Amino acid sequence: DATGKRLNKFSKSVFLNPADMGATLLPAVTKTTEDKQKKKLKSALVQDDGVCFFSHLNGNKEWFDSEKSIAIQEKLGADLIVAFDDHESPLWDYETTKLSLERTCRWGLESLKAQKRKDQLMYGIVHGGRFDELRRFSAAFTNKYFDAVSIGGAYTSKDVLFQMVSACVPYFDEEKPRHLLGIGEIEDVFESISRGMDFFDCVAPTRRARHGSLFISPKNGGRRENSFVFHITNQRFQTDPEPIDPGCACHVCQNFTRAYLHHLFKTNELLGHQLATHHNLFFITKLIANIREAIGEGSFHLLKNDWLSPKK
RNA sequence: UCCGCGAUAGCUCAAUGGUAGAGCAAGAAGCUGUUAACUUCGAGGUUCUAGGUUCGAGUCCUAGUCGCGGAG
Repeated sequence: DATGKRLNKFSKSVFLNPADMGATLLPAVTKTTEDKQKKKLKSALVQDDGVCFFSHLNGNKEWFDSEKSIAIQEKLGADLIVAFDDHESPLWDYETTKLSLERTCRWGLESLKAQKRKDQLMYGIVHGGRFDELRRFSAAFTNKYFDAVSIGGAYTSKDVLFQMVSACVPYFDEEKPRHLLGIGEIEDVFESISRGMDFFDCVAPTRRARHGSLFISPKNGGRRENSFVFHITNQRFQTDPEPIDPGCACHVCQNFTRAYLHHLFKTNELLGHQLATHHNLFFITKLIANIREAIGEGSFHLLKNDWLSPKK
């Protein structure tokens, strides 16, 4: 498919593929971003040409801009890199969001200018908060200047998220990889792919795993309502001899029971986090592989229906 | 046998004589471009027993039971 062809151009991969225990390598994406949402940090000062922030390690004043971001990403050597952008707040009004978007546009062009390596594909980032007009402008702008496009931003709800994706996608050229930054949960992945997105990056599978929520497929009770997870710490799994997701081919499901995972979490054994993380990564990776296959066979809508609207 | 100290939520402990609380455990929920192991919530009690003083006792008095320490 278009995505696969695109990626074959880039050979230096650094991620192990959990689906086959790292036998094949996955392309890597890096990005750098300023984040002023975290309360505990001394707030970062966003200026027109970059961001001034304070190191959480030693309190030192640091300066970050497009040039620095791209230099770091070139040094890391990922296959796909991301332009430097301003991360808006969903609470901002139209005018503030517009100012932020102008900054993102300028920084995007600066990022392209700062790029020296030719073997890394750079994503531009669409912003504009919840404002349809700003999103459409940003989508057209990003598509015009970048060979790969991504949608960023913090979303107040799934409705807003899907609405914004739908608004942006028509502005993207067919052959350009489209990445949805920071999304998602399984439902969001299905809905976003339906609307034309290709790539995702998200902390949910790994963070959920560390917090004890493990992915299960529809045949084992995974539903839109439970985000396709269950809590391994729940008492009812104390003596459950089943694997996490019966039928799952991952190393953890092949070798360990829910009861054992329950025990590891209850006793605070970090091995529990490791096994849970392995399962969740395998699960989401395998799901995406299945989706890709279904798209190739023209049966994506059936697969989506099996997951999001299963027959009772 | 005597002296002292103690007994309050599953555990460890709070509570000038005035509505018995906390931490942990146990139970559940949340987590979307990551400061790894987080955050939130509800539930949980005949205050060892039996009397007494008091308007009112976890708290003061008496006796007992159990535990810890000391003396003999």
